[in-house]
Amino acid sequence: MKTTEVKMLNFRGNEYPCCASLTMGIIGGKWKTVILFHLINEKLRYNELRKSMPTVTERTLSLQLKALEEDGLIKRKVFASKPPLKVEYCLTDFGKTLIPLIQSIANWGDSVAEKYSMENSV
Amino acid sequence: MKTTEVKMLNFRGNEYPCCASLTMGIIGGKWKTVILFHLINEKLRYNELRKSMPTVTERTLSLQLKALEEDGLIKRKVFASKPPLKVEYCLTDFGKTLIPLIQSIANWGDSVAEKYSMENSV
DNA sequence: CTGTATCCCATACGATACTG
DNA sequence: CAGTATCGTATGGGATACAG
Repeated sequence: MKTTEVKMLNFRGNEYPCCASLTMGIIGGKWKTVILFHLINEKLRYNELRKSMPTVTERTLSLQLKALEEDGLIKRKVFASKPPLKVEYCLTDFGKTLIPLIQSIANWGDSVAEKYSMENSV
Repeated sequence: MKTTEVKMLNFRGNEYPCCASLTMGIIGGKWKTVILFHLINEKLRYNELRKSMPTVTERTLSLQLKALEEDGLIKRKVFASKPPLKVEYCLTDFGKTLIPLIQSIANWGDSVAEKYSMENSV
């Protein structure tokens, strides 16, 4: 029964067995990096994000934004108390520490898509 | 019913709405980056990987290794046909293009764990 | 406009036992 | 040693309708 003796890393109540898995626990999933990627250069409203990510559902976008906010990566600002509501999302300082990483992720995906589509066309 | 007109990226039969999501589709999940991380500097046997990742189950490790192999990121080499079997996993050239990214992922997780644990101790 | 509420499903992952 | 087989569960995420 000896629980495996590995020093786990901790972030916000979650345990991770490896520094790589900690990062993935925070930015993993289907949409989080996409949201962060779109927020690198500009703050965006809920609907603007939705248009940038046409295949996401409202519910999922909402949940992921909330998760990112809870982890302190993005900030939600409300600009009016009465409908029509205006809400803007932007990176926090903590979130900004992810910019180089997000950009590397995007670049690698870009290069793979390019190479792969070349191999499979013409 | 107009299907949203966004040029999707393609890799191995999967469609991604964003270069960032393509990357995450390939290295996402709970274990893939951990496996790749451990393979950066050395080829490892199945059991060695298992010891490096004490909380993974045999089944999951096996599935993730197979997925990584199918995506061309790692290579599986068998060194004997009769038990005891010896199998080694290592990065392919394609997989090696991920090294800087994996390292960034690990480093970010590391720094977060450090900062977070300092804030929460002593 | 910015979300929630329900409902549901696919898949990822874990636990355990067993095999070539 | 290096896995499969089987089963069970948790959760991520989609569809749709509705609300402040």
